Amino acid sequence: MKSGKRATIHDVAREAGVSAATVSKILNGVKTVKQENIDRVMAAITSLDYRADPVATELRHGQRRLIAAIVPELQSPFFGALLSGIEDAAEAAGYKVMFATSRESEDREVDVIRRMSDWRVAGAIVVPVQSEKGRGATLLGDLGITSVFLDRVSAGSAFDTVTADNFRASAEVAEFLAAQNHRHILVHCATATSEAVRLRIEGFTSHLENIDPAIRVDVVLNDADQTDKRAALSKRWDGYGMSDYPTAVFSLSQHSTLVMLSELRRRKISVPGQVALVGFDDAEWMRTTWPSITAVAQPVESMARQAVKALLSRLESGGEGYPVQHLERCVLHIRESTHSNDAGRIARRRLD
Amino acid sequence: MKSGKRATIHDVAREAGVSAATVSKILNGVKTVKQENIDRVMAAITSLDYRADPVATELRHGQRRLIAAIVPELQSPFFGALLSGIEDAAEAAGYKVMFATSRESEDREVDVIRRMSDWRVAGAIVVPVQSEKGRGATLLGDLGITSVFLDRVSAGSAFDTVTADNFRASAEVAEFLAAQNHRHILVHCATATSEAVRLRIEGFTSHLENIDPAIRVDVVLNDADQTDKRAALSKRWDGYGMSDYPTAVFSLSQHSTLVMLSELRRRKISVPGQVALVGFDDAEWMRTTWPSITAVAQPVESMARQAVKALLSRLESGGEGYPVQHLERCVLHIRESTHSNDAGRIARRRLD
DNA sequence: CAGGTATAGTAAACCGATTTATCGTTTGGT
DNA sequence: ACCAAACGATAAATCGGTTTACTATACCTG
Repeated sequence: MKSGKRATIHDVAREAGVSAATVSKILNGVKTVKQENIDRVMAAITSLDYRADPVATELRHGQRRLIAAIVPELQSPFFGALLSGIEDAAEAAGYKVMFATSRESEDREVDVIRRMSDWRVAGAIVVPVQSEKGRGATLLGDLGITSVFLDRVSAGSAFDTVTADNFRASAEVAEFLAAQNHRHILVHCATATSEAVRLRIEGFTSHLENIDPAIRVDVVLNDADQTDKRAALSKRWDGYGMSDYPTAVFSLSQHSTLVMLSELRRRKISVPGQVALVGFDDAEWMRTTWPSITAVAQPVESMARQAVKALLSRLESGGEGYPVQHLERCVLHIRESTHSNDAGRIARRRLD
Repeated sequence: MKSGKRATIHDVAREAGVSAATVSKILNGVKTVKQENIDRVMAAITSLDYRADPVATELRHGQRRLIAAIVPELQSPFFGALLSGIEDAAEAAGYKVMFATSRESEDREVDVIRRMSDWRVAGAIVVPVQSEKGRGATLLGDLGITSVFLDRVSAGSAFDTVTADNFRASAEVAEFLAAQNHRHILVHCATATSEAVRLRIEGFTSHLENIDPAIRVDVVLNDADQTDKRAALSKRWDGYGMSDYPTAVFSLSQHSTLVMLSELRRRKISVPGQVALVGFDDAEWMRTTWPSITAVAQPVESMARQAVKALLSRLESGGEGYPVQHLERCVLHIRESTHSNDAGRIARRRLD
């Protein structure tokens, strides 16, 4: 087995005293083969430790069992988990995943798409740098590559898309905080205002409006070009007098949650004593830190599964049919940062 | 260009009025071709938007420009960054990376190695589930796949390996804490005691011993089977009387740092006021949280680069030569959790 | 000008599989 | 006993490139 070259299908055929075509038929489950030959071929396969070369196989088949997965980066656990989930689901369907990172650059995105296209991938799952309307998407369309867009998508797409249900999840946060009698809530986002962030704000405010229009909501957005993420936030806190402190904070991204926590600790505002905190996008450290942070967890696993499923079903259907927008439901993990002890609740009521 | 089928080298040859062999020569930079033909072929290539199919190319070449990258998981930023770095370096050398996750299972590791071997990859870069002496390593040896092991390795390997210099980094932490006049330091690890963790302890304690044998070091290890990671740690804190509190803590993994922070906050021990904190393994949240955490950053980028470099050079040399163990130097990021203001320093001195 | 050497190009084999077309051998029906 | 259908196996074509071996000119050189 350690002999330099690996056995080919012809070696197996020779060993078993049949033709390569027969071996191929056996491996692909064609039934018109004598049992005796099956046995001899199987014996030859194990004795030579033969395994088919996917490269040769894929060359012969026009359509290849390869899926391209393109993500902006892999430093963040979110995209890593996504890629891992795609691998899992694709593997279950007998596909191999080829990945590439676009490094948040549209130029590079176009580049890697072209390379994936060279490999004649069956389809692509893309977390776009911009959205499913950027240059990458156009190229995928031109190349005729069946694609599904993930996570960073805007409305009214020509492609199948899969995202977390940002709107609904934020509405649930609104519901939860309203039920805890919060009457003044600060919403904060330190990262760029993407479509997802817009939906989170929209879902939160519109649902609160329904519940009780009197609840006050302040929104602080930091633009992308702002160097000090903390500046705008800090200024807002300075603006509050003793009587109109918010009693709850909803931070719209993982990074925002960190910035907010930092600011709260600096100001010695206790969580959850004086302010309840809910973050969008869960992370491991939020479970372990003290207080542990209540957060909306994006359903990474099911997003990945859904993306692969959508891609495969479109591949089967020959790409026909209207594009489908999938929304995967998030889960709100309630932890210590929103534990409303009686003291806190009374204190908050006094402030109203 | 949107026409169903893609152009092949034969289409280009026909369009340019030459043979496929000539086109191939031009693409591979063989010089014995008339300029006129080069021009016509180039024109045909752009007009047909031709790009070579790597699958066909790799089939013909025995050796394939593919590198297998196998990591235990992708949820953690560390392995994600590693994979990303490998992609980068491999791409620069004209190789494509095929990845797989072993999901911390040796069974699966063996499985994905076998699949990578099917693709006849040129070599493999592996972060092993166990170490470079597990079943996966054995299989790679049997299959004759040139391999480099990354991160989780033990001493005296038969393979090339690349790791962070755990020993040296910990010695530097010792140096740093000793210079701050700490005389009693608690070392804590909440995760399984791997070779890396052993080296971190060894590097720390042996260097402290050199500096001043009188400095007291307490080590708390939580075994893997221990369900409540906090129990052993908490018990240790309970054991300290007013007079023998440690003034500094060195936590040996990212998870340990979280557990430790959680415990410190619970006990209302202020950082860095009463206790200085240094963590092994940096994370984004450590920069942003308050206080920001002093931590040892592993050189992910250079580890990835080095792994690819080592693999490629062994591929070129035909696999000959003794295995090389590479140690990549870590960086200590000094942040607020070890800011020794005068008050703190005086308080600590009194405790001695 | 014969003979040797570059130069430029192509036909055909090849990589390792799958698939098609074909062929010999049974089997079955009448 | 004859012909058709079914069965089982294989040679050869194919996928899209690369490489080898060979040919035909053009270019020197003595």
